[in-house]
Amino acid sequence: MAEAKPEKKNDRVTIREVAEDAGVSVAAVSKVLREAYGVSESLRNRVRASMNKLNYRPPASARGMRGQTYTLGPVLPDIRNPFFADILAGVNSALERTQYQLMMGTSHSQGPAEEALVEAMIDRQMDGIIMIGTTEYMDRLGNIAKQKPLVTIGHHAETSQLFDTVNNDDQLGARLVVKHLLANGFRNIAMLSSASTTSTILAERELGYRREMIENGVGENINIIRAPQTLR
Amino acid sequence: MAEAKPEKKNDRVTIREVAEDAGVSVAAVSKVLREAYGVSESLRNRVRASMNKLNYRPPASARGMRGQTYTLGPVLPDIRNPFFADILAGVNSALERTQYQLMMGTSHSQGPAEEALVEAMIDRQMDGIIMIGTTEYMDRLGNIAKQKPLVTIGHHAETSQLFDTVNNDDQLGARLVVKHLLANGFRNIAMLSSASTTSTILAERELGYRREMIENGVGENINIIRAPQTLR
DNA sequence: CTGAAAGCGCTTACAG
DNA sequence: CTGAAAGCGCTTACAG
Repeated sequence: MAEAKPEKKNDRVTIREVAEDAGVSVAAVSKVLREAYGVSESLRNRVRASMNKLNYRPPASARGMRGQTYTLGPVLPDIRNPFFADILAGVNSALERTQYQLMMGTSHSQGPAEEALVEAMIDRQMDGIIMIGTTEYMDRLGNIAKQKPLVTIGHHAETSQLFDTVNNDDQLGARLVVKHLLANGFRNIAMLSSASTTSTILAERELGYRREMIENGVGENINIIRAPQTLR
Repeated sequence: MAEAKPEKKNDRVTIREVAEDAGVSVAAVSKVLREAYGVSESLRNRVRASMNKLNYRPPASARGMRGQTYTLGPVLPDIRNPFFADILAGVNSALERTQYQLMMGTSHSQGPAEEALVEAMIDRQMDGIIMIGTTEYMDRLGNIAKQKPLVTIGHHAETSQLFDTVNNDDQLGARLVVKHLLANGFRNIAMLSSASTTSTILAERELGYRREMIENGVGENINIIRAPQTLR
């Protein structure tokens, strides 16, 4: 199936053409693209001008082969939950001025299993996975984190009465997601918790989290954030 | 930022290792992977056995460089709309036994603009774009279709009273989406319509659709599907 | 600060 | 039916 029928050679502009236009090397263009250090401002400006002029846009698959895809993958168990939409909005706003984009997957109902979805994202070289309201066990999460930067949000579903509160947590969480993934995002799992001190359940969860992290050799990355629970 | 800190070489199994294990060429493995013709059953079996044994999974970015990424990108204006969730479920079920996965984007609220999202998907070598409830104009849609196989669902939002009916349309639509994209999916746009004959609005839309398709040189791909409107 | 060359892991003609 | 080799468009050491 899928016999290619290229009625029109879709010749995208390549980095090489940009390099020629700007009169620099391909490596130089790559550096500007990655906002890497060690590039003079004049070179950078010249390259950027050529990029705009030629309307250059880098293909993620070529970049992904050796570098990053600039794609983050949120996986949601249920797309309809307004709680999740709020989280995504938060993440999106934090991503606004970056090259990153969210390409999300949902494992609800007839969709793929959560595990299959995560694998698909790993196969697609996502730079990071964001699991929202996951029901996976800690050992499985640890396993994922070994392959890709992972952040969990709202780990273990809260009861529906808590949605408002959880939303508050996740405005903060969204920031953290991005901070972690963009900055030194390898093998870190942050766990969002709440400031509620009456909950022994939370204590248990955190304990389990710590243990698993340590057992998975990423104990130094343990990071539990406690957000205050405001009513409303 | 994002200095790589590869605490553990993430050495995925490559096609080359599979080839060695199976005692065949790399090209042969690639053929099995793509389910291409011209491969003996014995070779195929041997390769599949090695794939399982080594737990091989092909990286989308490597495949995407010359071939496909096996990823379809649904674009939603509003993630909370239950109507959209149903559509996605339908598409997912049609995709079940394939290598394809959905990685969706939402342009709602603080998210990226619909246009930016589509560009991001094109940049990420999605094999096809599925625009659900889009508000883009026809010329813009034609422009997208020139770059990637495109299917629109629920073009021009229906009023909310029609959700049930529209859902019915889209169970069918989901099938069509897949059929189009997988089969000969280049530069096709199918438009889903309804069997309602009292609506002059529909007639107008279809007319506009036809015209735009023709003006964009893809008139031979015009495809309007009329699904019966059942109550319930 | 800048560039030439190798390499990422596939797919794609092209031979055989 | 099977395989060797080139090539996709970037990024990454390595020189200069």
